Amino acid sequence: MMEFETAPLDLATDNKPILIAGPTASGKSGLALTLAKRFNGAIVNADAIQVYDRWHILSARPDAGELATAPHRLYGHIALGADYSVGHWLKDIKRTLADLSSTDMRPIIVGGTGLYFQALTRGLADIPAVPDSIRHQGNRHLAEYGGSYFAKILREQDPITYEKIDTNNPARTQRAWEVLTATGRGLSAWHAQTPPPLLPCDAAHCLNLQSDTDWINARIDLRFDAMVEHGAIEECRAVMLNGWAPDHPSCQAIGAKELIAHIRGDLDLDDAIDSAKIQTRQYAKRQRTWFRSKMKTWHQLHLPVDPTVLFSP
RNA sequence: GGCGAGUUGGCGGAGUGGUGACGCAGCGGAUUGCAAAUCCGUGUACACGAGUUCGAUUCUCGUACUCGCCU
Repeated sequence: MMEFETAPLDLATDNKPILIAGPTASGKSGLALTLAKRFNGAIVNADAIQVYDRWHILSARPDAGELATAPHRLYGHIALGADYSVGHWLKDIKRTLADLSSTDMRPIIVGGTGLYFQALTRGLADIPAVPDSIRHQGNRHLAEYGGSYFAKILREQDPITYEKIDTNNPARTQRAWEVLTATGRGLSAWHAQTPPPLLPCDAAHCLNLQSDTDWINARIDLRFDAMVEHGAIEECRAVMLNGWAPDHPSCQAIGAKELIAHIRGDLDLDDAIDSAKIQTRQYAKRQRTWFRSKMKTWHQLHLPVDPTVLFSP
């Protein structure tokens, strides 16, 4: 585990929004709830999968009891299959923060999607949405020629972006190609004009929860077992019968593919569960990498966190 | 007890007398718009002992273990 320093922190000294980033299964929702009760907080979601309405159990969304304890925003407000990405989330949270500012509720933004926090605290380029027609065209090119198709075009038509991005990564080259094609401007030109962030870190309390790998892995295993026990398979069956779109981002909730394969009789339950646990651990590892490198200036808290050290009584 | 086949890294699985196929897991990293996504990097493996050879994981002999058939 990396070295970290916990600066003295008392969340009670002001009323700034609180941001909590932490790996999956770290118990950050529980911490958010404790803080919400103490500070009259409204909990705002910063997780890319918990926004979808149909995933209650599998995305580990707060349950009815938790929802009743404090106001929650941006959970399950998007229909499965709808277009959604950081840009949408940033608009949603902008409106949410504006709403809350007219109340006495303190925003507590909690989640595990690093990109969302980055957009919030460091800004996101104001690039127009790429039309569906171009997205579909891009998908076709990718399927037919692979990511090198985009790389070749970028090298000629947008060399600045080409130099900056990972040209092995089709997700990157396709996006750069889409932006160039849709707007006539290069991605890096847009990035250079990124507007100031909606909520820079110095206007908030930014908490980064760090965990030991073994500690979080054990929790991941227990939590997935609990999900299955609490009806994850039924939840997947319902989606499978209506709305399942394996390629859509909303259907990439970890475990969905495996549990549906099991429901169809293609995969033993034990194998499905093992696979989902492994993928969750790998996801947690990616989160650790992101948080380590991009949240160096945040307050580092080592898990498990004793919430009472965060505020004066 | 006899005959045959086999023994490759944490797991699966190719192959060669002289640069460790590959997949999975693990570990490290990147990541400004599908991000619970996507991508990159990363391994003194060849059961043990002896022999042949300039050189053996690869050839020969023996030992151990595994599987199959037979008495």
